[in-house]
Parts: sequence; structure tokens; C-alpha cells
Amino acid sequence: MSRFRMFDLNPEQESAATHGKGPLLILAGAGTGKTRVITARIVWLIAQGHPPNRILAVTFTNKAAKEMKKRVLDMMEADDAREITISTFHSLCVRILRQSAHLLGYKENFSILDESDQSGLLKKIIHRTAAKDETLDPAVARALISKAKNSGWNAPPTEESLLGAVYLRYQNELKMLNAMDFDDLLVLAVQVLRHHPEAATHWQERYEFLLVDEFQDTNRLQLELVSLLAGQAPNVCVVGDDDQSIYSWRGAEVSNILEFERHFPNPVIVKLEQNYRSTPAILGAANRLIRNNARRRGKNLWSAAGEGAPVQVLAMRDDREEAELVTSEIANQRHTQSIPWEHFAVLYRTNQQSRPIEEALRRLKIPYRLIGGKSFFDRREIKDVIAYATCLMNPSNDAAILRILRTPPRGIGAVTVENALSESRNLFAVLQSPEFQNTVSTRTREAITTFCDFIEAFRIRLSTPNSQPAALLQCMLEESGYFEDLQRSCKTPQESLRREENVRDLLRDLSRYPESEGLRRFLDEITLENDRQDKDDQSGLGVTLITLHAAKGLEFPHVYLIGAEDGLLPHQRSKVENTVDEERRLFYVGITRAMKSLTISHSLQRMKYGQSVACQRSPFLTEIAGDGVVESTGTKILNQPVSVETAENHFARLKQLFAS
DNA sequence: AATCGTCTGCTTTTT
DNA sequence: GCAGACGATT
Repeated sequence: MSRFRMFDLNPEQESAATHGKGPLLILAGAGTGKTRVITARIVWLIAQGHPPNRILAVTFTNKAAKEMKKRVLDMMEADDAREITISTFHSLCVRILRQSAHLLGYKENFSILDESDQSGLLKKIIHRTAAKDETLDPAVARALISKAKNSGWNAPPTEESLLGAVYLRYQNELKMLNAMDFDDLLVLAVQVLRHHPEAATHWQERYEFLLVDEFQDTNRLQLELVSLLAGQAPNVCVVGDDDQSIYSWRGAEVSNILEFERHFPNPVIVKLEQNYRSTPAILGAANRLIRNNARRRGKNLWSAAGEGAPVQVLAMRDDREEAELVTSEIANQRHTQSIPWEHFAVLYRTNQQSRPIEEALRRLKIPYRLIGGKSFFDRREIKDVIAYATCLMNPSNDAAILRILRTPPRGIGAVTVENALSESRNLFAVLQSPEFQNTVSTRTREAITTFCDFIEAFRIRLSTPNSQPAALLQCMLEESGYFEDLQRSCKTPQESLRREENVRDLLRDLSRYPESEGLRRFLDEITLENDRQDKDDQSGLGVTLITLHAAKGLEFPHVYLIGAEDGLLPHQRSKVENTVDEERRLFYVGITRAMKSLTISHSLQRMKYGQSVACQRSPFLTEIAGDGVVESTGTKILNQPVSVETAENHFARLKQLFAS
């Protein structure tokens, strides 16, 4: 137990960590030491004699899972720590399905479709299904189908509407391809547990204690999965914060946490309200804001720390002045107080708001890292190689076949492909069939058989014992002339070198996975892992530019929250859709990221869609007003050689020094 | 097949 | 105002 004291928990944290059996709801406000409590609880359970391999912790993202593993590893015997299952919802489902997919008529070696595979498949199906005068955007269809699956809309789709017909055919096609999309992983894992008692019992007995992180973000299916895994005597511990529920637009149900006792009767409920992150000035603003929401459990964050610098609310002339002021203030603070760049973050509602800030930072030669947006997805060569690997594993994946069919060009033209696609079987099977081959020219037929033989030959080599997928894949790429094609399509030699290097990196990763089974695991991991967070973390240091959504779970000593205007925060659309409460929570999330100082700005004039538009300040600013919040304007501050808040911060810092 | 021009429509994002 | 999609043109 001495190890347990290392956690140094407050009374609420301790009561949560040392709760025994039965449902437990931990309402963990922002910055109240949530991860520490989870870790402590796991350590405590093991100290009580519960075997580590019967503990399951579920998170949303790989990043969170990784983080939790690390924290747990730091706190206990490595052998024990490794026995604990810490997994994302999706990879847990993959685990369940790899064991039991046959119960639903799938094979256990099913493949997982990512978003672009999904779109490709839908596009094909829409093309085949829609009448001449009908159109349906694949992206829209995908969104609607995803929504339907996640909300547990289990009424089978019908042929009556175009969407219904597409949905039906899409689902049939997936089954034929022995493939699942991300949503299916959840839907089907739930089906396995719900309709197959022996499977349910297996998993319920496998895990004695369940922990679920970020419970406010769970959707219906995820709640059901947790319920099914927990069984009749649920030892379920969920951690979350209803005030930080900001993902209802992608299916998260706040009601899961608000009505927790309906799903898991008679829970123990622990509220964590002591905040270890922010100053009282910041927490005051956060508390005053969030109490305006009706549907909530109710919490009041407090801190034992000294008051701290006041929260600044600044009115700016326009978005240009906003960018100038925010960046020059950052430079100013950095230089007068020697604060490293990485201690600053600029938070905003929409990605495009980062533009003016980026430009201003570049002018001042301040390093920054931009989180989110796009560009990680655009690694063409990686997608190519993964497509090759996918074909090797499972050539009935149309999207993958389609991709490698043209990289490099193989003499199989668009018309041929189009014809092959209009058959209702999978593309590779069509290409292989003599009936289809008879419909094309001799030359095309030769190209097709060369291609099919090429794939089949490598598949045979893969299935031999002790095969090396990485070596095979490299062979495939060389034999098909992929590298020459890559070179040809690059504008500069540097670019082609970089891309080739990326491919080698990928192959090196893969070389640790032997045999067909290893390749399958590798592909699973790649599809379920978005390596973006890793890339973000290592992409250099500097000021962080990040959306409010992406900032959840992070903290920064000095936060600048920009664009606090009506129509932007709350966003115009939220007013139409009646989700202003969620915008308030989003603002709350932003405020509570700040540790030492918080500056909130709004512009009176902003460029929108190429035009300068007058803007009103956000109504939320009225709500946060009170002690520890001061208002000023950008112009005033720019005209002062030593700005007011720098002096005040300085004073506050001195005060803190003396206090401690 | 590739490139140019025109049109449209515009949060948030993980797996 | 700008990116992305799509269609016409070479």
C-alpha cells in the first residue's frame, strides 16, 4: 500500500480510486486529476488482489490508450502492467470480431475499410443504383449511413428510397467482400455479444473490472457495448465530464453520462472539483459560463492556488489587429519573462481562423505547430503501398485493386475498368473470370492476366510458412516498376527521395510482422491508428495553433482564445440547430485549457468569405464577466510601450513567488 | 490523360 | 477568398 500513497490523492480522488465493486461514476471536471485517479484505481485494484489480466480500460483514441499505458507502467511492476488490457473501443471490437465474426456470417480474416475505401465503394454502388435523374453524393451517403449505424437505427434499410437502397447494397457488398467499415466494428461486436450468449459470457468472464474514459463522448453503441461486457453485476467505472461533451454532432450522447443511473442502477457517484491546473481567476470565468447550461450534473471547480493574473477580454478592430496583437503579446511575454514558445497556445473555433495567426507568426519569425487541418492524409505513396499490401492480403478489396491497377499504368484502361466495375462481383474476381476476359481485346486480356497472375503468385508466396510480407511487398513494388512510376510523378528529385524514404520506413515497420497473420495485424493497426497524433507531437516545438475541439484534454500555461464573436462562437449553425449549449461547453473547454493566463479576443470587423463583416461580441463574454475578468481593447494595448497585462502578470508572478 | 477554367459553398473530427 | 469538384478542351 505504500506505493498507493505515492499518488497523494485528495479525499474525493481517493474514494473514487478505492471504490470496490458495483457501478462508479466519476465526474471529473477539467484539470481535476482524472488520469491520476484512473491510474491509482488500477493500481489499487491490483493491490487488492484482482488479477491484472481481468482489468479492461477503454479509451477513444490511440493517443489516450498509449498515455494510460505509460502512466500505468510508471506506477507498477512492468509484468503486471502489461497484463492489463488498455484499448480503444474500435480495437477492442476488432479483438471480439477476430474471434467470433463467423457467428455473423463473416470470416475472421475480414478486412477493415477506411474512409476512402468506403467512399469508393459507395460511389460505385450509387453509380449502379441511381436512376438517370437521381444524384447522391457519396460523402453525404457515408455520413448518413454512419449516423444510422451509430444511433443504433436497426430497422433494416429498404429499397424504397435511393439512400435505403444504397445502404442495403452497401451492406451486402461489404459482407461479400468480407469487409467492415469503422462503424460496423461496433455494430457487429455488439451484435455478437447481444445475440450469442456464449460469446457474451466469454467476454464478461474475461474481464472483471471495466474502466471507460471520456464517457461523455460515448454514443449509443458504445454504451451498449460497455453494458454487454459488464454483464449482470456490472463493475463499471466510467470517467467523464458532462460539461465537456462537445461531440454530439458525431453521435455522442450526453445522456449516457447524465442518466448514468438509468443504465447502471445505484452507482456510487464521485465529483472531482478541485482543479490543479488553472488559477481561480480562470476557473471563476469557467464556472460563471457553464452554469448557464440547463442539462448538467452541476459542478463548481475550485483551486487552492493564488488568484493569478486576471482573464483579459480584448476587443479588436478587426481580425488583422487580432492576429497582430496576439502574436506580439506572445513575443513580448516570451522575451520579458523568458517563457518558451511551447507554453503558448492559440485556440479558435474553425480551422480557417489559423491563417491570419500563421501569417503574423511568420512575420515575427516565431516557430509554431499547427494541429489538425489536413495534409497528413495526403501521403500518396503510403496509401499506394498499403493498397499493395491490402491486395496481397485480400484481393477482393476493390478500392485497393483499383488503386494499384493504375499505379503504375498497366495497359488496363479506364473503359475496361468501368466495365469490370459494373459487374456485381468484386473487381478482382471479374478480372480473373474468362467470361469477362473474352469481352476485351487480346492485348487488354494479356495485361489483365499478367496482373492477376502477378497478384496470385505473391499470394501463394505469402501463404507459405515463414513468409516475409515486407520482403514480398518490396518485391512486388520493384517488379511492378512502382518506384520508377513514383519518380516520374514527382516534380523534384528531393520529393521523390522523400517519398521513397517514406515507403522504406513503412516496409521497415512491416518487417517486424512475419507471415500472413502478421500482415493482417499490421494492416489492422494501420487502419485503426491515425498516426497523426504522433506526427503532431514530434513536429517541432513552438506556439501551438489548435481548434477548440482538438484542444480538449490538453493544457497550456498561456492561452489565447480568439474569435469570441456571435456567429463564430457560438457558431451560426449551432443557433439554427439549437445546439448553443454545446458551443458553451466548447468555450468552457477552451477556457479550462489555460493554466496561468488566459486572453480572450473578439473582433468588431472580420473577413468572411472575402468580405469584411461587422461582428458582435459573443454573448458568452457577458456570462463570464465578474471578478478576475477585465476588459480592454487591442488599440489601447498596442499603444502602450509596456502593456497593462504584462505588468499585472509580472506582479502576479511576484506575488506567487512570495506566497510559495 | 492532363490541364485549364468555372462553379459552388463554406464547423467541429476519431476510428 | 479560396479550395475542391467537375466539365470542357487540347
